[in-house]
Amino acid sequence: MQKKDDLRTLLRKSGYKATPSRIAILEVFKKNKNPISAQEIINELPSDTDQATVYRTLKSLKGKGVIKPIDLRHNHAHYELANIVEHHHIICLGCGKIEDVHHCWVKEVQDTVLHDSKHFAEIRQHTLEFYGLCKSCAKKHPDGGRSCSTS
Amino acid sequence: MQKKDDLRTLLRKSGYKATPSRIAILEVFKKNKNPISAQEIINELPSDTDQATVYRTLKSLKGKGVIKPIDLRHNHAHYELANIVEHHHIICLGCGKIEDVHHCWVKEVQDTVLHDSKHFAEIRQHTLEFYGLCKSCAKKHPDGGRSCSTS
DNA sequence: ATCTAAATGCGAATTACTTGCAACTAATTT
DNA sequence: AAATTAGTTGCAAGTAATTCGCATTTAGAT
Repeated sequence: MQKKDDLRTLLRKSGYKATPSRIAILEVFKKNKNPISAQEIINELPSDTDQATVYRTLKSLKGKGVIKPIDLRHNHAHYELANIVEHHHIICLGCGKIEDVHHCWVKEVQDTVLHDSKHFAEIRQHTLEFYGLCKSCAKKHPDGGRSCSTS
Repeated sequence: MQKKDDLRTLLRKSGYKATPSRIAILEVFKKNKNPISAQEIINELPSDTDQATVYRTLKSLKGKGVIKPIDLRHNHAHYELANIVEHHHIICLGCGKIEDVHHCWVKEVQDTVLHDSKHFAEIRQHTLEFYGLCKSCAKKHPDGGRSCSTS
């Protein structure tokens, strides 16, 4: 129950009502360490939650910065919780495998970027992702087209 | 004609036939300095090119690394030429304004990232984008929801 | 000039996501 | 604790972006 109450608090602090669907969606995020898609969330939910609710919830959580989109180079959006330790990913262009990159260098350059900018007042977010081939795909198809399965 | 021949060469070197549609698509990329969407390309083309051709061409140019996707946080894909000077972007969460970030720090850390990785053999690409508020949007809506127009 | 794999155009299909609206419910007010 | 109300949901239909199947065409090799 402790956890559920934390989520309730997180939701209220972000200006939302703490409804069962939203708590369930956040629980799915807590459970999955990799970025997940709307469909993956829908599949893991107790099946009485409508997809429109999931999409609406994702959109508004994104708007408030509770979750952030991660571009896995698939054809649909993936998200992960924003309030976890700043990190990035390496994503395999062959099979979609994801590995975390634990260090974040971006903070160190963000101020420079902002000051060098002519038109910007503020930087709120950033993405840094690496794309390559995992060891197993590097053997299979050394030229790296995407041919393994991806979700 | 020089330019067109360069594009022909680029296409053939990448393993494609140099068809008029593909040359036209690459010319649109050369003309636009910001990342562009499939629809923007379709609008700028002489109107006899089918959208399926544009989408297919984008997909295969992306596969070969001739163009790369840039996530502008809109609801559809944007691309830019990959073989230009390495750079990144700051994107306004309010109005979608894009400014180039001319220095790239990523090369300096890429080797470290690869060596720290357990499962990866190779890094081929990366994305680094900053999201924030431009000076004009920072005045209009200091809490930064997206409400200006975006394309 | 001929040949063939690759590319195109067309329409239909699919995927990912959104919207309108009536019913419902969390949290505030009394 | 009941009443209130603004935010939220489910459903079904809708839209935007992208893809597919297939007959036809074309670039570039022979």
